[in-house]
Parts: sequence; structure tokens; C-alpha cells
Amino acid sequence: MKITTYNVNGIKARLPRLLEYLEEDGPDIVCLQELKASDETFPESEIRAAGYGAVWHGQKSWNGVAVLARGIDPVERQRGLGGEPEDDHSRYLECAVGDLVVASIYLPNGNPRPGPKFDYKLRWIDRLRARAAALLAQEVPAVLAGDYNVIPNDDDTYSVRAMQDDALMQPESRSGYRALLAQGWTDSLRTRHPAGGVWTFWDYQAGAWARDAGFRIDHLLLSPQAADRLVDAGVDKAYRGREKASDHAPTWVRLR
DNA sequence: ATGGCTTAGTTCCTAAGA
Repeated sequence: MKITTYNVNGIKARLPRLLEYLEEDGPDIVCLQELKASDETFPESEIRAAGYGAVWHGQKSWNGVAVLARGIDPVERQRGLGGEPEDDHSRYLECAVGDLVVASIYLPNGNPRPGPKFDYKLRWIDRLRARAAALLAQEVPAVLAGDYNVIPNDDDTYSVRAMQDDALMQPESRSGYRALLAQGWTDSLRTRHPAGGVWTFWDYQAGAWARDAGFRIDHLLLSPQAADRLVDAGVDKAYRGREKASDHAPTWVRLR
């Protein structure tokens, strides 16, 4: 089965691309981020007509995450992360799809740094780690898929120099991500492409796509029970080159 | 690279993204 994470950068603007992807590629499960749409304006009927059940956690203008499943309705397990009741960003949605637990994650960007947005990013990573530990304790096949806004290693970017002051590449961001992996999660794309040089995001600006100036920030983390079933992982890069594309490409893992 | 794009809101501009 194929599980995809896709930061669509606006589900309304991206709906034609998303429907193409569902029809042409037919992934079994899709985790979406940056819906930029309220719960009421999520295009449920179009997605259902494409053959997918959906659970979504929207927000007007910003953020917003969803889980889609081909031919079945995902069952919601948790909406939002604990640990900060005043946090009203829609950035975490956890569902069950068959025997699999799947979470769609939109980790805060954290720029500019230093500042409250970067502090929020680091707290959010800590809160995610608490939830991830609880999931591991359940000993189930689980996939934490999403836009982590973390460039884990120097070989995950076209230019360390260009990104060195960015929140995506700070030591604190990286150590939070590494601590997550150290709990026992497998970075599926890294496992399948250990040499690095695989991008999931290309900026709209400065001809980044044409220059292949990208980096890797969309990740699919597997619990041990899911990692046992890992077949392959990759990026459906061609969708970044289409008309009206998102700045992220669909990124996927295939499990037995 | 202080921004070059892109999206959403209610707009003719601002905020946010990465």
C-alpha cells in the first residue's frame, strides 16, 4: 500500500492537481497539509467523488490538515496535540485506516528566528514527541506523515549556506527531529535514499524549481511495526513541475 | 537576498510561507 504526504498550499487553489494525483496515481492513503480552508469549505464532495473518504481539521486562511483513504473512511483518533490548550492552530490529525495509524502533521515553520514563532516551533516538536512516545507504547503500525519544516541533514538541501540561518535548519530544530527518531521511528525516505540529495520542496521564487534548488522537509516516520513492512519511499517529483503546482511535491512510502 | 512568488482574505493591500 502507498501512503503519500502532500503539502498542497491551499486546497482550493490546488484541487485540480490533487484530483489528478488521486486519479492518476491512486495512493491508498494521503495526508494533506496547508489546506488554508475552514472545515465548512473543505471540498468533501469532490474528494468523495474521486473515491476517497476523508477526515479533516481545517482553519480559515492558514494551516489545516486532512487524512484521505481510497475506498474507506478514515476513523478519527485525535485532533490536535495536547500540552498547550491555548494553541488553536490546526496542525495535527491522527486517524485509523484499517490496522494502520496515520497522522497528518504540519509542524510550524518557525521563521523569523529568533522570536516567538521559533519558540512555538520548538515547543510543538516537544509536544509531538510526547504524542509519538504514546503511539510507540501502543505497539501498532503507525505512520507520522507530513511537513515537518525540518531539514534533517546537510545533504538534505541544495545549499547549506543559503539555508544556514533559516529556522528549518537550526541545531535546535534538528535535535528535536533526531530525538523523535531516537524514540524508535524510522525516517523512511532516508532509509531508502541514505546518500541524501532527495528534495520534497522547491521555492516558488528565484527559479528554484528550474535550478533544482530544493530541500527535504516532508517526512514519513514509521513505527517499528510499520518499518517491518517498508518496501520503498520516494517523491512524485513531476507534480511539482505542473501548472499551478504546490511548492511541495507528493512524498510517499510503500508498505507491504 | 532586506526579496524574487504564491495563497488567502475582502484586497487593491497585508500576512504568511520556507
